[in-house]
Amino acid sequence: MAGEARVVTGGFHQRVYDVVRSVPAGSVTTYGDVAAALGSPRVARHVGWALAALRDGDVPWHRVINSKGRISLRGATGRGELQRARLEAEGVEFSPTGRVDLRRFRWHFEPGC
DNA sequence: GGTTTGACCATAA
DNA sequence: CTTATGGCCAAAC
Repeated sequence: MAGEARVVTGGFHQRVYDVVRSVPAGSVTTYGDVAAALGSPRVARHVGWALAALRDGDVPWHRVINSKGRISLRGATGRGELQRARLEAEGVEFSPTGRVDLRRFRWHFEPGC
């Protein structure tokens, strides 16, 4: 193959970053979606964990929220406010309850790419 | 190599 | 709306 085969076990986090990086500004996604994009919809917890290990980089972790369109961020509400500020700066609208309209801003990963 | 944990998800009350 | 519980699986200890 022409070097596109990335079946790397143990580099689970690395794949998470790659998927999140493919999310354009103005769109959001959920942990479950990212996990499903990786091939396992049950690893949603690890997606959050991978993002938790992030600090500063090219990974737009703020575009990843939970299924209810809400920001969870256990124990780190400070980043939650940062996340919302960044999303609003990118054009994502929040509901009066502080939730994002996933019906419009949810990003769809492209299959076979 | 077993135990603990965790930025989740779904369901129930 | 919130709180609690089970499940699921990889990384960290």
